[in-house]
Amino acid sequence: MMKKYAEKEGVALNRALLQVQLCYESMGRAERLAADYLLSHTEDILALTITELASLCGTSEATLVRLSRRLGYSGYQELKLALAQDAEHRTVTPNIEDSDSCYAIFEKVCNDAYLSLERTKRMISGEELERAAALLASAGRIVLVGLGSSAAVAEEAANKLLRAGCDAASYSDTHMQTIAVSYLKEGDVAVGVSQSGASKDIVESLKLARSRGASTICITGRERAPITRHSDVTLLTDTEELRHTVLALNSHIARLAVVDALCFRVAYAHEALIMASGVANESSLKTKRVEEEST
Amino acid sequence: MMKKYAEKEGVALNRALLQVQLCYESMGRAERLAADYLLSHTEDILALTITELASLCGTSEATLVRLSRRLGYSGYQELKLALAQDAEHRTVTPNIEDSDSCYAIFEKVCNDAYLSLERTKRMISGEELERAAALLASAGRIVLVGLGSSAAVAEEAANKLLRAGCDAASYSDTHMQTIAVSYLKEGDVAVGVSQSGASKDIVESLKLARSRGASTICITGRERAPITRHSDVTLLTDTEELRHTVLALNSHIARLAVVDALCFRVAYAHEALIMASGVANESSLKTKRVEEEST
DNA sequence: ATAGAATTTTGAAAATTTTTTGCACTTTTT
DNA sequence: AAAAAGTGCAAAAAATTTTCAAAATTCTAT
Repeated sequence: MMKKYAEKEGVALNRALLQVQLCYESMGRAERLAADYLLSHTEDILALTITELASLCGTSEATLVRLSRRLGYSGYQELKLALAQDAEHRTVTPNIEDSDSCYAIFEKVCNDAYLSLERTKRMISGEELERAAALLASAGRIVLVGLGSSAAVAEEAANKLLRAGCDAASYSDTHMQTIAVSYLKEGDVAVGVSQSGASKDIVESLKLARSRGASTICITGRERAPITRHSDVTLLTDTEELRHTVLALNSHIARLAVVDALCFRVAYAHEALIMASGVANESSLKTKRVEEEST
Repeated sequence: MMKKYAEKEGVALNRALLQVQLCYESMGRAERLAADYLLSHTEDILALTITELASLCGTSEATLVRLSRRLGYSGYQELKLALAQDAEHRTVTPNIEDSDSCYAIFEKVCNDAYLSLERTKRMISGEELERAAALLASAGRIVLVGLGSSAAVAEEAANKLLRAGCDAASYSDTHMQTIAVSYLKEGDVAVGVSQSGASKDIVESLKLARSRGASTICITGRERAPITRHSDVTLLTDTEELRHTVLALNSHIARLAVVDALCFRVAYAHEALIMASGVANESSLKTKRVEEEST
């Protein structure tokens, strides 16, 4: 009896190959051999039996079965089927090179974003998310702090929480941060965003907020980062560690997605308010727009 | 011939299924049984072994193999693979509901992000991207303007362009925007971010920038939006129109990805600078961090 | 029409191929 | 050095294909 093949939900992108990339780190020597072959000869595999493939990539059948399992399929057959189903057989995320066209880079950035989101999907804890949402939904005042690109996340979050009916504000100036959090009190929430989880000012802000009786939430990419010690809730997102050096990019997107999810939840909790004011907000924003035909 | 093969007058967008219909006339009783099943339960077959399918349509394995051959495949395996390849990739975007867990919402947000990115990938123009990158790479000063969540995109872009060695700054305050763009001159670039493409202040800023001789780039979700009339380059991203109303979310992510791609390109153009200063930036940022073990 | 030969189609079971599992061995991690 | 994880061989299981005799169909000659 063949088990049901993995259900594909959502998007048409090659789940299987994506999965290969995601799991690559946790593979051993032989499995990587196979994974490499998979990535570079995706098309060919459909025509190969497990035995043929095994000898082609210099490994054993057993390893291929195990690889298939690791990728989330019940066996080699199912993996093959999954590969066949993904119409586009493009390989995921080759590195960005300076000879790439802007569009090619864009495609790679997108792929990277997928990976980052998938990875975050795995590492983030459902319970922590829920707790964070609960705290935010019942919070009095919410102060969000972050620096650099984390400031952008904090800002975005504040923006959305505001729309969700919260009393939220973000600060990217360290002095303002200190001032803002020092006025927090019990029932309020401070949210610290820091990729490294070790930015002095952000850590200090949460510490201070906590000492005032406020609850604290951190969004970070490092599991046992200093910031977690001052946080009631830790939201762990994808790390950038091994990614393209100078322009740290995609974990940012993952963090935004986390923020989105939280804000949705909070918005639902405040549903009544949204209906009343949120929609009004939208229409009042419209008056800020120029007429289509003018100018 | 009384037996008609297809009740679903629909289509055979599927090579294999088309073949089934073409061959139907020349089949015998048992094969037709199988063919009927194929046509009506196409999706299911992927999960079935030949034995299971045989018993499901009340025929023998041998018949199925013969059917496969008749359709032009080497055997049942190959038929299944062919069916998988042609299978329709239904892309379901489940709506977010207020009963969803936070994690479930997160998953949906991710799926939505994928869709948004894929859509953007299709609508954005490679040439425009390239031109935008060229303008930015050779720009003197770069001013980015946006409001609301578009401000976040502008900010993020400024952030990255800075790291890529550009003289870039973003403004989210409309007065500051006016001031900033009015000092631009030939060789400078103004970037306007506006989802609707119709925010008065943003449109005005680009218009002003242009009148000073600067080049203008817009990032927007509407093809013939007012803002495009004042832009030398238009970067079109996914629209939010038909998405979850109040919390506008994912086109934001698409725009960030576009920005990422641009910045990469610019960074490569400035490669020498990055090597010298960019990496130094990273290490100088590290001094802002707390020691791992402390506090 | 109709018996019966010829042909085609069919399915049970055997043969084969492919996939999976069990287990001893090797490598890596702690 | 012990524990854990990964690997490949070979046996077992499963799935597919082939074989072949029986059943159904078609054809032909009464």
